[in-house]
Amino acid sequence: MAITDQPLGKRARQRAQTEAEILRVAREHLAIEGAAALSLRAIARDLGMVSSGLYRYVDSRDDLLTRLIVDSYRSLAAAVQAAHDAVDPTDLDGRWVAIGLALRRWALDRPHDFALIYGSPVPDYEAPDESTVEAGTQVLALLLRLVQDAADQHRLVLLAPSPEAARAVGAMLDDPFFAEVTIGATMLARSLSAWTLLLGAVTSEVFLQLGPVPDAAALFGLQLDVAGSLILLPAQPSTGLSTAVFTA
Amino acid sequence: MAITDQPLGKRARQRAQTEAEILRVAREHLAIEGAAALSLRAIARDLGMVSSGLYRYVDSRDDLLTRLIVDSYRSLAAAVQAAHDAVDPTDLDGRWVAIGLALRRWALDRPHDFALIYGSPVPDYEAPDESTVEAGTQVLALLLRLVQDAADQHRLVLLAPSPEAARAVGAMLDDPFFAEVTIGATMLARSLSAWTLLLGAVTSEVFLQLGPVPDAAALFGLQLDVAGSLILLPAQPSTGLSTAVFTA
DNA sequence: GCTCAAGAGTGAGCACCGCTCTTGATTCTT
DNA sequence: AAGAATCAAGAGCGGTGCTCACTCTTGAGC
Repeated sequence: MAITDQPLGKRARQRAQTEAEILRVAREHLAIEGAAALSLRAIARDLGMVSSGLYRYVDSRDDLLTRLIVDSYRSLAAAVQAAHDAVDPTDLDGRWVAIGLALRRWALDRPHDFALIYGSPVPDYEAPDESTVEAGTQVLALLLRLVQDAADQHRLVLLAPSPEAARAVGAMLDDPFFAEVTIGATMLARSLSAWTLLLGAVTSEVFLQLGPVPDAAALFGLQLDVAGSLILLPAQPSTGLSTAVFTA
Repeated sequence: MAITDQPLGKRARQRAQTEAEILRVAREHLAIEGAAALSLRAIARDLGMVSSGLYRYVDSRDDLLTRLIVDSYRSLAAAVQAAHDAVDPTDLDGRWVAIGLALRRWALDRPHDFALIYGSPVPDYEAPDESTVEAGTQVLALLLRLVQDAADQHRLVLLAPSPEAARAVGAMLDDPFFAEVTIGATMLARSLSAWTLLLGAVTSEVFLQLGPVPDAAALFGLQLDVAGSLILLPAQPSTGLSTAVFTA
């Protein structure tokens, strides 16, 4: 059993440095052209070596992407954690807002990294604005109409999730992942929804295909509010959306 | 001014048929291997022609993807519309549920098409389960902790979105897209949040990287409920989440 | 009916890609 | 000093999108 962190030999040090440089250049390319265009040959060119040499350090293109993804996850987690920790722990609203804003900021600053993590499909393709958004907003329009009907019938308050659904999620709490969580099933459910809503809001801003959004930042702030409303009681009485609805 | 839908000549008919076949084969490949692996050469091979011949019908690979996307949008809109229309128009909850379930069903049946529309980034890469999900769930864990803190302080009810945010969204209503919408800014805001939450719930189920989810369907049902609660008043008194929270 | 331009399909070729394998040089270990 | 491990290079395979010159066919206008 050797002492593992011996003074590294020349070889090992060189290797570590090359490995780091590969990741650095890869990240550069990623930031500029996106993951779809990430090419091992191009990276090798930038490093002044031949493409086959890269395979001493990287198993495959997918392997390289994996490392970049893990890296991005860490970067995101760190950024959000830092923003969160900078807030007075008793200021719950402030903490929620800090998390949301940090996530958004991080995503907007590195859309490709965000896409690497939370996106999924086609290379770096961007949908043209003509017929696609028209068809894409159709369901939204349908939803708006439904809402309008609801408004006509004065049925605009909060519906409680069905007991069945809440019960089903209770089973999730048995998972080891939630071992230390002591909140109940209902609050877990609301937390997941808040997380989904937050992530969805950021995603839609990063890959805007939501329709006409004149003020994306304001819209995000609103989504952040709504998402926060799923898990936080207001510190002081408010005249915002939920209150207005409940007094109607 | 020629009558445009003259009896098509043999040539035009042949062309239309070839065009349709290209799309058909492309859709097949897309369903099997995903958008990243979609290759014009492979499509040409399947069609028994040489790859360069495809360029008589398609400007480029991206052009083909565009057509597939538009197609997918239409297919999705049609499926959802159909499910929605099959419900009694006065049953608002039923309509909301129908929309949500139809969207989910469509997405789960054609994950690649869904990804084509609502996804974004890296080819068809799938993140390994080791360190990535650990880092990926870190923010969620942070959120859960915040919620726990909130529970400790008995602050678990709905926060109203800030008046500023609601006001900002009011500006959106000036956009031509919302010309026929007569609902107010606050309800529009809630509608958008509901839409975001619905889409996020489907996305997370299709590209599951959410952590341990023993019963995805139940979780979706819950998200659907929460999202619906943003826009619908319950038809009858309920003992679900929101109610429980408000009586606490 | 003939002509002739437009359309459809071919095949070669360019520049790129991921990835493998052999070969020779360098370094580390024993 | 000898042997083992590592590294970089180069050639090469099969694949990609896309272009271009080239035939052959077809159909519309005179």
